Amino acid sequence: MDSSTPASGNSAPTVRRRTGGRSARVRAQVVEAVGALLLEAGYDGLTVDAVAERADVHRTTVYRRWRDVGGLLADVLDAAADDTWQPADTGTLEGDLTALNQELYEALSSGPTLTTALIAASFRSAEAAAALSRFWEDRYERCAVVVARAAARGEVPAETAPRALLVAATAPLYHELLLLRTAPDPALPDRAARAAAAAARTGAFAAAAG
Amino acid sequence: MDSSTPASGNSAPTVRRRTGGRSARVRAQVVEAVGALLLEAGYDGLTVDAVAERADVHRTTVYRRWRDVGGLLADVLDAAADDTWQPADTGTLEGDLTALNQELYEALSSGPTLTTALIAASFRSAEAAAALSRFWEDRYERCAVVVARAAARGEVPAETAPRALLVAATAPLYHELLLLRTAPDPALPDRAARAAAAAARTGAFAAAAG
Amino acid sequence: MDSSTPASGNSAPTVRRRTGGRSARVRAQVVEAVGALLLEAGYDGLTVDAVAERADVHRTTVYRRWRDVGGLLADVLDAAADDTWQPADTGTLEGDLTALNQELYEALSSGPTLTTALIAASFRSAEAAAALSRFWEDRYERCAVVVARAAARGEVPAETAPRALLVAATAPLYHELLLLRTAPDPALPDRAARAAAAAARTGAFAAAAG
Amino acid sequence: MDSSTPASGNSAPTVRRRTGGRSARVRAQVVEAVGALLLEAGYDGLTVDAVAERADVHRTTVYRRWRDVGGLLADVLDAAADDTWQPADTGTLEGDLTALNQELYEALSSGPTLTTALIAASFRSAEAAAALSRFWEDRYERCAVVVARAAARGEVPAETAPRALLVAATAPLYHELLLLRTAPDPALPDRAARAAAAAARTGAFAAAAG
DNA sequence: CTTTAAGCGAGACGGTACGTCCGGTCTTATT
DNA sequence: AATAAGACCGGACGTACCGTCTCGCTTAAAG
Repeated sequence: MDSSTPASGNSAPTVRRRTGGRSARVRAQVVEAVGALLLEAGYDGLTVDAVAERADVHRTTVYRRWRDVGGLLADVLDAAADDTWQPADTGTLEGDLTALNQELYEALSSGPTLTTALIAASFRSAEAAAALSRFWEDRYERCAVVVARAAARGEVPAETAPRALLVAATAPLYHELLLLRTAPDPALPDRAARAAAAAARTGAFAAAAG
Repeated sequence: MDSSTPASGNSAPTVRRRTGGRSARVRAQVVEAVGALLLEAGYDGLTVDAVAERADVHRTTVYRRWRDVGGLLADVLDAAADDTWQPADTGTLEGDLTALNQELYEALSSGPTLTTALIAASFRSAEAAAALSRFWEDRYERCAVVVARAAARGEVPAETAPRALLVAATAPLYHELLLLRTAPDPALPDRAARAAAAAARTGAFAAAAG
Repeated sequence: MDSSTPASGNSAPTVRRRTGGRSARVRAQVVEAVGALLLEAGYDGLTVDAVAERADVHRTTVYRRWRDVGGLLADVLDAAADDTWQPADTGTLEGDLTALNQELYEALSSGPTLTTALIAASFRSAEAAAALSRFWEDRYERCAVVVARAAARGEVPAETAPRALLVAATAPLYHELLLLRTAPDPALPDRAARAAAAAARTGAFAAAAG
Repeated sequence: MDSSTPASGNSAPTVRRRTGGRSARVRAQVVEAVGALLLEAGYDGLTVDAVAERADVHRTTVYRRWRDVGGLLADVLDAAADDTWQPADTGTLEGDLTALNQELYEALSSGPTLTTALIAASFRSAEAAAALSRFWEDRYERCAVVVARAAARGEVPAETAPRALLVAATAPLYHELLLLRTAPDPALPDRAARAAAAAARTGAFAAAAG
């Protein structure tokens, strides 16, 4: 559920573009530099100058292709979405949600995360914010299968809204770790998953009800 | 539950400070300017220069007293915490939580919020982040009474952990509106409150359970 | 012998510099502004800000190219050295020295001089001091011909050290007008020239004698 | 002939001043601090703040009593003039002048001098410039006796102008060491003295002649 | 296998904001 | 009532980035 998996990416071509050789190499270097800088110095360290220097590419080249830092982030995020991540299948709703939360917990509580930096960025660049939303929505869609399986097993009502349930399960983690910045609590992933599952079983997320 | 209520403020005095006349006026002007700028231009518009100009105070004065933007925000937040806010008492747990969420929903969904700006700031200034954490913890503590009342009424187990329940109720709102940036959904406050209350009734937040 | 004659300039190019169009215009404007400001406001009025504004060039551009006020002065001085000044040939040593001193007297006694400002600057910027020294040494070298001519005429011993003689002739003017700041005395140039010439005739500046 | 001898001083009193106890101590501390700072950090290091801190006196106290840095320097210089310095008597004009120059040479060529700092200051503060002029004129007057003795001995015409001769002897040192900043040349004091004496013997400084 | 133009390297510039230092003035609190 | 201490205003400094522009030079792709 984290966003640290880079991939190929896709920027809409308008006129005939050059894709081979130098251009491709430049893009790869820049994308790599952005990721590295975000990890090392956070969003504030992600200056165009620093990216250019690290990528061994000229400043103006970055401006030409990505316009600004938001563009860089959007490119990196879209690249990160290009993977084959799938939620685990543990056999129970609570187990699935707990596994999800565990993964998320590790991504968020391990020091200065790429994810943290991206969220920080999303508050300052509309482009980055949109890319991050796209990324998360994609993840939630992939997780819908968890709810479908639970419904199939009869754990929750068939009308249960997957997104609402998933948000209820994961939101407390983001809230505690990113916003409230409380000390990491290893029991948190499980507790949040359990509470969401319990609510789901009572039909609190049944579509008719919300 | 939002942070738009300024008040008198309290920054720990180390040596004997001047409190009368000019100094007090300067501080009031600056605090006011910070709030106004955050609302108008967001965190990125909150430059020391802009604050100084708006407060009709010299740049160096701001640097001398508040050091940087983080210091300004911390001061403003501590001032904002100095109010008498209390959660409403509707007679039921679900009602109380819904009222809470409704208030929060309005604060978060009305365009570029002061709260949004503060959160953005918290990702860039450790000082601001700490102040924001303090502010929220204070709010959660004030809300603990909601859970106590529910326990007294027998709605939830006596061992129910107030903070975990409150976070479960409110976190989805922060998540949807601030991070996922989905379109505001008026049903959201109620749904989140209802789900949290349902989970609480099953004992999902009982201390023994985590 | 004064330093008010600007010219084309020559700063050692390390890498290939841009000489055409904008860059050249910027340099010309800045050099002009420095001269004008020195005359109008003296060294203390020569702030980078003022230069930039007057030259209609941005502050940062000045810092980029000239680093600081010392760099500006060095550039201006090196430019000023790029002229074709030559000492007059009056037919006698005393006449030549007097002509020299007269020129110097006028440069030094006419109100707040560029020269005065440059000397003031030389006490604060090593770079400016070095440039000023270069400028003066260049002038003394050009004046050596005066002594050579006198020696050829048999007025002074052939071994007469040109520099020592020239310094003896001109130093009193600098001393009185710049350091002692006595009221300008029109007889001064002639008197100093005459005394130096007299000493030279006695062989006081013969190299063998030190 | 240098200005490194501090003493009691005298700044023109306007209204009745306090002279006892604290005020006197404050003045002594400040004057001492000014001298020390000039030596250590030159004129540019002579900030009111630094003086105040070093003298262990409050900033505003310095402003009250000395107005600005120029005032401080004037006070220090006037204090320095309050000594009993007298030129040596070697028996010959050339010897006296050489002794004078030797003393001056040492004061000027020993690294960053107090004298150097004072001259630098004189280019930036009218008050300091006036005080420095006063100081030097006082010194030249005390040296007039050297010329008188030479005249009495018949070495030079009786009408020889003392000041012109003395300036001719000393000016080259100031010029070389302060303005041209050439490498110190131990032969310089003697050479300048000898040349001036030679010129004087030819009557070049006789009053009738200029 | 040439063209040819897209893309890159390079240097400079205007501009905003930063955080600091210092000069001077004003005002509060102390004695 | 005087003065010491603190706080303020204002100017300048030097720096870091941002985003733009104008040149040439490379080089990938089209003919």
